[in-house]
Amino acid sequence: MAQTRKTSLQPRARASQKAGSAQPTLQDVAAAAGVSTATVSRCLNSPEQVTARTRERVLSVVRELGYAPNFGARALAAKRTNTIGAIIPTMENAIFARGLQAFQEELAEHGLTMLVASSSYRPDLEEEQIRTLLARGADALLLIGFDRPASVYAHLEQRGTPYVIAWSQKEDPRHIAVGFDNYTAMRALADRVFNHGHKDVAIISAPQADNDRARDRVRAVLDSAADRGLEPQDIRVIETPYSIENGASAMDELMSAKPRPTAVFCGNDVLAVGALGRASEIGLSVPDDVSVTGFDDIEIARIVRPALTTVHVPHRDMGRQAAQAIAALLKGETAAHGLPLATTIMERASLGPVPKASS
Amino acid sequence: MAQTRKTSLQPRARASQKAGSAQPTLQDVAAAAGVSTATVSRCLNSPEQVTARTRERVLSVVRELGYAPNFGARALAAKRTNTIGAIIPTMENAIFARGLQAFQEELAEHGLTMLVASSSYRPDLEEEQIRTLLARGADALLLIGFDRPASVYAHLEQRGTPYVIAWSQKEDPRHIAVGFDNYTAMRALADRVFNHGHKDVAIISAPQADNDRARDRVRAVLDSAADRGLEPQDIRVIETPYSIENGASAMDELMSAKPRPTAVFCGNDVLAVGALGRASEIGLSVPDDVSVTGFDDIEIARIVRPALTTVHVPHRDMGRQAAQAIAALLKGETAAHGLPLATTIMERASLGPVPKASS
DNA sequence: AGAATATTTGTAAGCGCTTACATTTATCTC
DNA sequence: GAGATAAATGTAAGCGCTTACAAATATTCT
Repeated sequence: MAQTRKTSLQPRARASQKAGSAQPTLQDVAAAAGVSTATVSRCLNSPEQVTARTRERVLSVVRELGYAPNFGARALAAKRTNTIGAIIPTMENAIFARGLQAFQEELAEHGLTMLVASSSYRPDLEEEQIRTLLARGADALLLIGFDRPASVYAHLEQRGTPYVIAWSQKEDPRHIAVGFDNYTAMRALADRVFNHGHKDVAIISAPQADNDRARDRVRAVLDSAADRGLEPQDIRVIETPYSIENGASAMDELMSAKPRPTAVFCGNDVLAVGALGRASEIGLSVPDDVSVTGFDDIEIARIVRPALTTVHVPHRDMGRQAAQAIAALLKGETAAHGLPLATTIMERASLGPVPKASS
Repeated sequence: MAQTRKTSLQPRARASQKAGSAQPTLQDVAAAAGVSTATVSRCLNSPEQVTARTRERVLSVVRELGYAPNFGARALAAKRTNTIGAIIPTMENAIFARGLQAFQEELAEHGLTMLVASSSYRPDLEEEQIRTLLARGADALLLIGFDRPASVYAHLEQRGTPYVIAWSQKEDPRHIAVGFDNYTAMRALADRVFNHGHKDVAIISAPQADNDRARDRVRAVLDSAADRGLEPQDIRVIETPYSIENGASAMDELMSAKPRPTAVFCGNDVLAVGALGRASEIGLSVPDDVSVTGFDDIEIARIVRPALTTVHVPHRDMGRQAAQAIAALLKGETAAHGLPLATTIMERASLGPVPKASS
């Protein structure tokens, strides 16, 4: 508190010519504190290398001048930005929001900042976003899912940029991933549905190209069906981008087929909510006429009526662990390939037995 | 295509010592193209200043080497980052997602990149995020709502950092804002509700402190009531952070009061959806026993049953216009204070007349 | 054609910070 | 307490880019 008031206002005018409006620089702080810029820098970046006495003096000047390091200069000199880029397929719904929030919170614990970009589920846009984030100096990246051109991985490899894949997990030693096994998760749900006796089922999936999560989920349903002696090729699969509206349209299409499926698997909760809504709009009761399932267990799944049977994904855990993996990678530790996270089936009202009147 | 292959691989090794892994620099490009770094820089930043011939040669080398400018260096030298910081209260639900997406898209049109941060509706966190974004070199900011400490505005002013306020609009010449008038919007909805004959109403609002949008919305309801000779002080206002769960709890509380309100205004759709769900859980029918309204018209409002009566906010327009305003500001144009955007009432099934059996 | 002007390109000085290395100062060791 | 060792601080060289300004080249005018 009782600081050297007099010196506190001089340095700014000295080093920066542009009158009062310019930000104070390291120089200014150094001059005001009577030390070298190196010492100030050390106070900020590795305080343990500086005597408590000088450190306190310097830091008080820092506060007094309202000094904040210039990001660009720091990045340039240190070749490090403490920034992690995250590229998610979409920000328009809640699918990734919760996980990302946790990711960010955990990054903050490690002194890292998150930069988000969204790819709109388009591989070309994702590649562009990766470039953008790297150009902005991202030290590492969070990517969703495995599917992307080999050239992208090669580029990352060649630059030596660490990355972590989330929302998916499989036996691929080439990448480090934090996620769950989409196949296993969906398989558990499919088994549950078939146990209810359903024989005519259909799938509303996101486009499977470039999306390993979507593919795994579809495959799980087909495999489960095959195991029960059903013909997988009889199962109708509609591919459509994730949106409530698209879920509704797909449902329309499915419900006008005959025999009408008695259960519809949706690639995620957003599609499922659309399907659910449309079913009621066209006078079908869920689950009395048709069962519907989702994937992700976002908030809305509990809210819709009937509540949605879905696969619960531990979003927050996933985000947090992804951040930890990145922090470890950045420290040079060879982050071990973790185990897949566990998902659980949330059986709610939208899943029921096969309708009696069914063909 | 038929480029000078031989020179293309040398420069990298020349200027950057760290073997092959380092990124090519402007130097490398300049050397390979046989021009000065200034010319390369101009090709990238103001191509019209360079002959078509040299420009093409340089750009082809850029492509060949896979050169990408270093963000830090550029920021440092140009004192400009082409980065806009956006601080939104939350990423956990869809309220801001759509507007932000449009904001980003429009920024991209102007060659600007968006950096998001979220404040969790906490003023202290917002202030911190502002600092962080500015330290990262944000050239301008997007802020939500007017309410924040004067010191924050002073700081922005003093730094000369342009900012635009969104999601709110009022007669305040000190700030430039792109948004709608929350009071007017909610007033229209309230008038509509009272026209249905409701006399006992209640409000579930976000905490009003530090949130001018929430305050305006509450005030609109109270004023509308007063205009009809109702006693505003009889109107119960529950304040609780925006979340489905909180909306549900608040509804519990309101529904156990007597006389029970016949209509509940919610500060946004998220609270309303919670309220709606809880109503049905405790055996009340909406709108036969109680009407419920929301605000924002996010996707979920159309999906829930009964569908939610709410105020439609032109999120995408708002995001787009905010981006345009910022681009204008950055060009030095004195972006005119635009007119407030129009909102519309979406009357859906959740609003009905006063129940007959009502007290 | 030659001077005057406009256009294109080059030169080089930083932008604000980090960090290897050199120097100074404090702390041990016997 | 002298010499050796460890800790704290200072010196200064960049990091990769932009941009005044200078120099070179092309264009126009009389």
